[in-house]
Amino acid sequence: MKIGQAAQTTGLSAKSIRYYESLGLVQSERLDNGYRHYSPQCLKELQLVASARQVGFSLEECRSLLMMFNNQECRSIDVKNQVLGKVAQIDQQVQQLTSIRTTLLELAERCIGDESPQCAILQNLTAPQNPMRFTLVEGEQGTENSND
Amino acid sequence: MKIGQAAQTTGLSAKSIRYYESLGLVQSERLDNGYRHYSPQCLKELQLVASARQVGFSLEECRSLLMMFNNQECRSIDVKNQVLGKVAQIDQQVQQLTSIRTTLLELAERCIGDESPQCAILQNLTAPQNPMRFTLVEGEQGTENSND
DNA sequence: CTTGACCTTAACCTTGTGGGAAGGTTTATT
DNA sequence: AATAAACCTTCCCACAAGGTTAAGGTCAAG
Repeated sequence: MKIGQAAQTTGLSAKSIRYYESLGLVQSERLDNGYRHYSPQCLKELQLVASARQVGFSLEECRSLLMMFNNQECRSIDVKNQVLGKVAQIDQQVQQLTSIRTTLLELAERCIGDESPQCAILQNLTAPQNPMRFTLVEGEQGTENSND
Repeated sequence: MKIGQAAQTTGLSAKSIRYYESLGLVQSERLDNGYRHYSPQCLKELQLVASARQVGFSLEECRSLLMMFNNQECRSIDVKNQVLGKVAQIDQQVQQLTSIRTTLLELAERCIGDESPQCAILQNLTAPQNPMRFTLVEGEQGTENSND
């Protein structure tokens, strides 16, 4: 199967498939004319990446899934743990978004919302003090003093 | 105030501040030696961007907020609407994440999770049929037949 | 023989930020 | 005065995860 068909079958774009190959995720054989050729096994690998991407796995996580898929000694508990780890990660994201949402609603509540230019939201956002304390779950935003 | 101080005050990095300026978000005056100088007003603008970023606004959305902040004829209802729009956007994200989470848990449930290499998760993810139907909120993935 | 569909590589665009090079300024210490 | 440290400047590269376009090779049909 050539790349166009593989793309259509998996729902990926041909460009993405080539990109995955350049990252060493899913190899392909080559025909005499240089075209990529995908065996049923490789197609499964592509499908794995496609499905995993849809449920939020990064390409590096897909790499891990692919290794487990291709490893005969793989334990299903490991796969399950990776999935549950992703669930935990999603929970964190949801928590963070929910916290931000609360902050935004608090901001909006303080704003009268009429024709006047006086806006409590802007006043809050431009105030150096009180910098929107919503719980930071992970230290991703925490680069506060890189130049101390 | 020079950029280092401005960075420390706002919690932004000097790099980011320069980047914002290159995008035309927050201008700066220059001292004789070429160093950037920030007036209290400009500092407020930087603070606005910093706070808005923390609650999930993109830089383009920050641009919009800055314009409202600097426009005397700005109506607070517009600011409020922008904030509420962001809330709606977050709601969508949460909904999508929740849907993915459900899918992942369903996958995990089907997996025994022991030492055996037989894994229902991998079987599900590599199956071309049944491609993880979770509701797509927006049509962002819909580039299926670019080579028809 | 040419058109059109398919394939190839390569390069640049995105978003927002970090890292670092190479060099100019200022300040503080020797 | 000299020198080192701490600033500042611009410019380029990198990341994820591809999208888009360019320039060209291959193949089948008309």
